[in-house]
Amino acid sequence: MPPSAPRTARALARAELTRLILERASAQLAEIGPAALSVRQIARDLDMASSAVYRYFPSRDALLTALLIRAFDDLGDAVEDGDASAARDDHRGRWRGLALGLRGWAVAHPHEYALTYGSPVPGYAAPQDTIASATRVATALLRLVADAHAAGRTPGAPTRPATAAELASIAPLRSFVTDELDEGYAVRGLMAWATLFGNISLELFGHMFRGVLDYDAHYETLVEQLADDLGL
Amino acid sequence: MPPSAPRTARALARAELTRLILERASAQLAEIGPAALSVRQIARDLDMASSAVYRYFPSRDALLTALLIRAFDDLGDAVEDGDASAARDDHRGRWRGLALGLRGWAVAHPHEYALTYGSPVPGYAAPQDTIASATRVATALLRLVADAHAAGRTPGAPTRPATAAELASIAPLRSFVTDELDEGYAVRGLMAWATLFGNISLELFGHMFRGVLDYDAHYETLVEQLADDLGL
DNA sequence: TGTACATCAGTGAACGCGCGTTCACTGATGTAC
DNA sequence: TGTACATCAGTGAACGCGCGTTCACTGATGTAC
Repeated sequence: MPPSAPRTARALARAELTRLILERASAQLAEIGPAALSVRQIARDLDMASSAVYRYFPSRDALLTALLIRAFDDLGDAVEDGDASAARDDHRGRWRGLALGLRGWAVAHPHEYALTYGSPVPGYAAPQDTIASATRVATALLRLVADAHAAGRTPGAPTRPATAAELASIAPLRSFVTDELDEGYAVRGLMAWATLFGNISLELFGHMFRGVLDYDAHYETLVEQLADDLGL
Repeated sequence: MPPSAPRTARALARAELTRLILERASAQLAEIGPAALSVRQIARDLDMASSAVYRYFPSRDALLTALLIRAFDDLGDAVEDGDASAARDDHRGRWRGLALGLRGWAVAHPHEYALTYGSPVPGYAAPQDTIASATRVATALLRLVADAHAAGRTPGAPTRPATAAELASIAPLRSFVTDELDEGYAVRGLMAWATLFGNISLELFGHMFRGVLDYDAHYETLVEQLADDLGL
């Protein structure tokens, strides 16, 4: 019996109610947004006194933090699964999996996407605990381009040499997953990162309305074009 | 005397108070976000009864709409001014002006940026009146690539032929500013559009923290690289 | 195995607060003659 | 130019609502002997 598994009836009930509270909170997020997330409404949904929720989460902000971490981890899983769906040396396949995993999750969970990659919730500052989960997408992408470079690949689109200012700027990032990530890959990787998120945000937040008709087809185009640019 | 200019004391006072209300609303937007925008607080700030605000804006949503349109128009001005700061046939100069105008405005007005390009405000649906203002950035960019193509330029990075699905998808967009915008420019233009907004959103919403150190330098790199890719 | 005590979940009332919007009314400004 | 009437800005009270959080308390569950 794993030591962390709940044993007593109390522990079981606690785990279950924690789950239910988060589930209702998540549903509320979708209906009324993070700023209007209401402890009292969650309690009402679950037929309990509003004060009872405080046995599970010490404050509304703690609940928001839990939602935020769960969203980042869900997305991290989706992206890492996509990356892992192709052979380790099939860099283009991994890129496709990663990129499609990203948008697939975002489209399936638009409110969680808005919570994580949309405007910050006013008056709420995400605590340190969220960082590890928040960086999983960027890490997967960096690892992929590092692998591609290690396998002898180079960007497929002409890449200009980075300025001294830019080199200093992206230094921490270049040494994050490998000794010193190739300069061209670092720049093109960051561009691809911004392009994917930019496209998804513009799509989900309503800025492509009537300009682009088929969001799936357009994302597909973007992903393939970026794969070319990255030389995958 | 222009017929639309206010003449009477009443009309003058009305214009001035409308301005003051919007100014306070904008300040609140920055402090507490769009979801918490409060008619009563605005009234308190201006030392008037909360009911008086309803003489100027029929509802809280109407106030939000006015803020939204103003933000889109401010941004539209910034981008068009940037575009116009270079000679009409200096496509690279125009691109730089446009791109720097975009980020310059966003960094100077982060909350207006969040309102326009961040997560939608829950329970608020932007009315038709916002569309004309909302599309100015995309229009400026489309016009620029159309001009570049008309001057005989082509994308500087290899561009794959668009699939049939993508061609159908972006058809309305290609015929928006010219007869039929070059296919490669349409795709690369949309990519550049997503890359700029993606980079700005990731920067302003806190996702580059400790990964990229110098946001100015990094944006500069992106802009130049995209100019190359667009063959400007 | 049974008992005594400690822990914990859940309650319901309360505190103190804020919100958007309506409405009948007063008094100032504008306009038509 | 002066008067009568219409328009409009602004008031203050009210309606009906919701919120996060605290606190003393009850009763069930868990644990040590």
